[in-house]
Amino acid sequence: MSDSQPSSSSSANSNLSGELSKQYKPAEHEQRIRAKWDAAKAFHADPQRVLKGEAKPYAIVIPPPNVTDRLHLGHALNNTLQDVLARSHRMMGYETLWMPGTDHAGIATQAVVERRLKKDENLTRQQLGREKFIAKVQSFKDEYEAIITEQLKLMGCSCDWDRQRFTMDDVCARAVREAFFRLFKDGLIYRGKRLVNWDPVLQTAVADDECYDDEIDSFFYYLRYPLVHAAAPTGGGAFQAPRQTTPVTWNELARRGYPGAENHPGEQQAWVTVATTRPETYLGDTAVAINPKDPRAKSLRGLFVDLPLVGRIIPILEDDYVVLPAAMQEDPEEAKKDPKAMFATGFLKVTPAHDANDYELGFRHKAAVEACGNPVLINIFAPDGSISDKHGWTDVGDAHLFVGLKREAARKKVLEEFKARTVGSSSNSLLAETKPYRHSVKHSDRSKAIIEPYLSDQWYVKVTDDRLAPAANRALVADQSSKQQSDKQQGPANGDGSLKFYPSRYAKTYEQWHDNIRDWCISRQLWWGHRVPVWRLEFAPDLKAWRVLAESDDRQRAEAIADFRAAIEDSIYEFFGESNGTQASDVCVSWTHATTAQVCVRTADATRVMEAIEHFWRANRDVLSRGVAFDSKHDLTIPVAVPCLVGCEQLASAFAGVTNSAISISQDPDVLDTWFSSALWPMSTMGWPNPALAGKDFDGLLQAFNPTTTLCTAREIITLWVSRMVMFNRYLMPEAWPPSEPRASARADAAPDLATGGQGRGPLPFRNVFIHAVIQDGEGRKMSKSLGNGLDPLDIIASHGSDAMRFTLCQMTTQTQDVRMPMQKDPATGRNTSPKFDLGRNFANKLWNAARFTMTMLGGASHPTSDIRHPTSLVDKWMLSRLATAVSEATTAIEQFEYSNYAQSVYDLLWRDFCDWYLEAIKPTVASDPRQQAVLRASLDTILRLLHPIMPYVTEAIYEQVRLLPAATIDGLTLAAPRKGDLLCTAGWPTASKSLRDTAAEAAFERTRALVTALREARSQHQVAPKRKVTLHAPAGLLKPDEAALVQTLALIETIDTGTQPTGAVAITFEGKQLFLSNLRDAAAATAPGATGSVNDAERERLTKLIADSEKSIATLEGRLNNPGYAQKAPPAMVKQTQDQLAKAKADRDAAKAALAALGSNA
RNA sequence: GGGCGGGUAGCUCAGUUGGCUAGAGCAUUCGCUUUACAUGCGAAGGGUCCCGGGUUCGAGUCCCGGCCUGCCUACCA
Repeated sequence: MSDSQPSSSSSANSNLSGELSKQYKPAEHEQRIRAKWDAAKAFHADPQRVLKGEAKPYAIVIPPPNVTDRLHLGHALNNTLQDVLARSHRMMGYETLWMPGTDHAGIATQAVVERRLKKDENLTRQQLGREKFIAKVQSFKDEYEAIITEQLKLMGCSCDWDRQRFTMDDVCARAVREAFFRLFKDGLIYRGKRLVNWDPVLQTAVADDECYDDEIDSFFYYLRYPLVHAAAPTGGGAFQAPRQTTPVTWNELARRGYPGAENHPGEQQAWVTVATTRPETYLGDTAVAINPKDPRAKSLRGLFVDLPLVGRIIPILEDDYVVLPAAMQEDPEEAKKDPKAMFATGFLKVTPAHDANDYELGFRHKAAVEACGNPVLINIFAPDGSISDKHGWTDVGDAHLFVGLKREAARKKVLEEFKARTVGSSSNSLLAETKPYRHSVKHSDRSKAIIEPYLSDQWYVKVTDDRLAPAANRALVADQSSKQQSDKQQGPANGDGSLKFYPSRYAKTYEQWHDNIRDWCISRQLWWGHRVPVWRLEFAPDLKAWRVLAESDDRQRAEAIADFRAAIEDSIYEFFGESNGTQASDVCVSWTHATTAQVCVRTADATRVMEAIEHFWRANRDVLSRGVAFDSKHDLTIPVAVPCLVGCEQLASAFAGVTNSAISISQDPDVLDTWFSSALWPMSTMGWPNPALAGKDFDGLLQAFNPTTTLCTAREIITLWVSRMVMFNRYLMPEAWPPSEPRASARADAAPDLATGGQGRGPLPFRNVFIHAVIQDGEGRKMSKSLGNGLDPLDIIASHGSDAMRFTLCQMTTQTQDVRMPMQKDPATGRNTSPKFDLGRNFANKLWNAARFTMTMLGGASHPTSDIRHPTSLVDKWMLSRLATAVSEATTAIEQFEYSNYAQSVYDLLWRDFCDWYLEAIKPTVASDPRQQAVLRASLDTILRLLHPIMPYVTEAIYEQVRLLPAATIDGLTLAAPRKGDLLCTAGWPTASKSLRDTAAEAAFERTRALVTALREARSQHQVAPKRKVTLHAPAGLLKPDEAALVQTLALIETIDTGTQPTGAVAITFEGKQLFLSNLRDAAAATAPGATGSVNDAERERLTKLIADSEKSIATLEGRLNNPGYAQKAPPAMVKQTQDQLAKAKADRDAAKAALAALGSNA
């Protein structure tokens, strides 16, 4: 024990054997115990022990809690389960690392701090500025990181606290930059313009999980689009916008075979009707689509639509994405179930810039759309959601009256205008019809605004690449994978087929996610997070010179561009080659346009990049001033003359005077999705990519502990986090991992080893994934702040103790997917609690008192020292046998992540076996039996060890005293001494050999227990005074001496009489025999008037019921035995068992009948 | 729409390859301040295992269909 610690006996307020505290009071022990663990560094993992081969590794990384808020009960569950694994494996002798830390939680934290800022200082983050705002978030993070850490410690989590990390600390940031660089260099990160969920109020992109669906009452609007002929494309190859149009008439459609055309006035202009819920987006339509199976499709080929007011000519596309109207479908009745088919007209307006499906559809028919002279994408909205002609919409035409209107106003105006206009005759309004329609619409969590699908530039990871998502699928163990483990060209890779989910059904979730995965958008328009480590260079040379070159021929242009790029790249690489410690290979340049380069630098900070750019500019001054050629098709989209210096004021001044006309440089303003850094967690926390730079505590960590053993998390995290960790670990870690020669080579080669990889063939971040339940309230609702039904772990700890909370949580962790936790307000404190935790509190108290009793038995003068080879008494043999079984059950349950079975097994061992039977049985004998004392001590010691991972505090507190008791060796039971500071948490997990299993003793004890139960029942039935000792009349030889002794003790039997049956005794049935109890009450009471009458009535009733039950059993069992198939097909043992059961049932019935008869004669 | 759970005592839940005469905790009833523990001890009552078919000597358990309920994930002109 550490010198700084007071001795246990003097420090405990209520020691076990003393007169104090009949109840376990957690608050008197938890803090003291925790201090001892800390002082002994009991949870500090030593990677060298693993690398030297002294111990096997066991590692868990914590799912880093968000610094947004304090931990809730779900966290308590998650971390308790991890702690059970960590503590049990530490006791089993594994060198155990549980890596703690927290997550910066980008948008969530930023939103919380923004709200706080608004409330406290009435400022927006823009008013405060990026630097100052980030400082605010940083201090908020510090506050909550401290709270969370404290909460985890109070829960008893045995994390390696010296190694705590944060996803944005320097070590983790280095990992993020390295990972981004590698993926960027390998072409797996790209920037692209895509539709994102746009929040027009906050004006940022938001992720799917930051949105919610809500049903709204809306309408389907039916819009008529006039049909026209357009001039055929002219020239060879290059398409031209059709300028001249003529109306298409119904007559013509009828000639073309359009069904129903004859029902319209033949000479009038024809139309098609589209159905939409968002009429205002028609301004961005670039096509109308029809299903090729639609009977009208053929007759419309080659015709166009003239978009009202805008005057845009757009094609009619054929695509089977379009839903046929119900009436046209093969099975109209079936189709009626599909609301889309019910509302559809068969014509779909295609607005690729404002609808994800239209986006896909539009690009499938890119050529046809562009043939009309329109781009596929026409964006009609400004970022604030108003109609705008400044963000990609040019052919406004007569539609200028909509410009400037917000979405809702624009919709109203569009409908008014369509209603007022007609096609063909004056009776055909462009707004054909309006039908009410209720549907769900995506809303932003943060602003509650309706999400606008909006085009914007974002960064993506190409996770569909074989080295990422498919590699993640290959990680699944064969029996959880639906795919053939086909031979890869290079053979199976490290990590293939070793990822296992518990429960196994979640492997399916995992696999299907990867099968349907889409590229991962990793950029967020936020300030709190890892900033995208890419600097954008935009060149704006003298436009006159460029124009001249633009007119030169293709080959010259290509050469000029290549020369220009080469000059710039050489210059950049040269600079980094010269700079200390950085190589040319640490820089990656990619070009998005002829005039725009993206520079990603592996390790450098912003200052270093700026130096590089300056260097580059000087070296290329002449090239830039001369100008370069560029592709005339693309230059229109480049904002060439607008230098962008966001966030780079330092650089702006450095380039003052030249940048305006020549070059702009800026770091990308976006930050990375939080999951990007979380995905690196099992690597970054251990010092990847460069443990040496991270610090000396990181020496050997990665080699020893990555791959980790187990990840514990909730199911919604499978896609968000588990998948991404697997992809990144496999992609970024070397395939040959861990290095084969542990010690010597590991150190020297660490850096080069870690720089390899990139094939998706690397090791897994963990081998097992345990998915636990989600905790709901008593009504099955999610716990949430707004409902006020949440439970704070610290409130539970205050009311019930940490151990009680942990036990209850483990006990309810079965394979189910959610668990209910009825919540109550504690009237005393006003805090939320749950009666469920009484179970754990009572159990901790039971253990405390069992230990107290044991101490009074063993703490006295008597000191058993002799070793026990073979215990002799029945009850001791039974107890050891039960211990052996329980050790085996508990160990297996832990290995299989069966927490409930584990908890239940130890619960039954302590309460049902040890307390109810063993302690009661040994009370008369233990004081004088040193061997029994040894068994008692060993039993308690074993129970403490088995229970420690679930209830660390109370077991450690008891162990402080138990360990001081002299112990004797018991053959077959191994209880290894603690490794650190005499602490139970470092003591050995109990092992019990099979030799301790004693089926004969168990059977004898069971038989005895059955008799005791029967006797107690009879006593209760006959209202025998609880403390009264009575006489049992039983045949000689029914019970062996030690069995008889147990019965006497446990059923309060004065003597066992083997003589004649007494008159007036009470009969009981045991194994089909009649036994009798007499001397049930004092003679005076027995003869008192009415003393036995009611008792006899009750007994009669009981016996009658017993007979009825027996008859029922007999009928069932005889029915079974009389079934001809049964005897033939059932296993013989089963038949024998049934026969025995039948015999017993008959004996019971007969005995009960006899007893009833005897009672009758006495009455 | 697709996927995955759950439905067993008043409540919360176990029930692992079919062998069950279905269990636990809480709650209820009765009796106990028994000298480790009233956060306790002893005893008792309480079930159409959602419904309907099927396989089997035998189904809470396996198969098919249905009902109710929850979660995830798409989609929503």
